[in-house]
Amino acid sequence: MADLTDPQALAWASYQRMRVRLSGVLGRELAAATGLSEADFEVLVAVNERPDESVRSLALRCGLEWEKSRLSHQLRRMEQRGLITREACEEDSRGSAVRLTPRGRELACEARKHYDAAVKRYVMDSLTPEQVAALAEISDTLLDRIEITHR
Amino acid sequence: MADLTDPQALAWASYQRMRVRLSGVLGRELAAATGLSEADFEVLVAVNERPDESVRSLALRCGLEWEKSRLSHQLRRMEQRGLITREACEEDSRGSAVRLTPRGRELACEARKHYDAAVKRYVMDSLTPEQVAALAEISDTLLDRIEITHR
DNA sequence: ACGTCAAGGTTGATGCATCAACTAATCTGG
DNA sequence: CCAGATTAGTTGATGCATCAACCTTGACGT
Repeated sequence: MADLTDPQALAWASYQRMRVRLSGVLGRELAAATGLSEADFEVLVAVNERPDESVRSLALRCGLEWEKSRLSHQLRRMEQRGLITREACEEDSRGSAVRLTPRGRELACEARKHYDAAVKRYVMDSLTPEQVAALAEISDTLLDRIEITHR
Repeated sequence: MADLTDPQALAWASYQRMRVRLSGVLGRELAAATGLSEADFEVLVAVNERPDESVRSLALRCGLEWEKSRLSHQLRRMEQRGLITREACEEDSRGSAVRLTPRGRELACEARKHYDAAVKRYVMDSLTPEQVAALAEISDTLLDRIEITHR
């Protein structure tokens, strides 16, 4: 139960700083290019990537790993701005289904392009393939660790 | 200007998932152990680590790299909860100085212990020293990249 | 059937993050 | 010394994230 070592503390500090700054610039560029928040973006992409034209809230929630109230609030805001519509769900009258408006679908594609380009520009073009692989492995390792202790 | 390659897209997805989950569990454990948010924690630690007993808001802001309105709102909430006090600044009558209450100081130490232990448990104990070094290097590289294109 | 319980979703409240507008004090050039 | 520009900090508005309470509907054991 010792403290963090110096390299560990420095690594953590760098990671934290990077995490905040990176998500800051990505979010800002996305908003500047499309007017979407990252939350908007996640929802639009998740719905758009489905083959069917309408998706159950439940499926969306599982895919995004969001809490139900978070999704509900987010969908309300997106509906007000004309990005999606909501309709009743036939298989389960408790449920609801989400559909993209034309504008929503268009923005989803637009945003995807901008966002991927920004990830490439800020991240992938700066790292070697080995570093990208290392980042993936580190992330998967930590995810496993979290999964294990929270199950 | 090609798209992301498959390994790149997978690495990014893992990173994003890890980032969200990790900050989720860390924040939750901190809140459960101390009742503090991560924002509270950052401020308390930043103030507590200073040799002087009172710190200018300006210095705090620079150290944390926060926007001024963010700090102002946060300090207001923390003052209401009795974690800090604010007083006028003598060198510059526009400024204000922040001081920890006894309770704030105590919580800062308590929280530091819990937080570092959680970082060790979730992150450092799961990674090899090489992975920790790789994470630091990746983070520093990306930070440089962001600095360069945004200055 | 029916009573109970779980699940899908909404709502309201609160804290956090950001933007823009504002106040007041300091700095600076002439 | 003064007018204009900066700077420190506050405030209000809005969107996002989370928690708890709630409502409706479906599932299931008996």
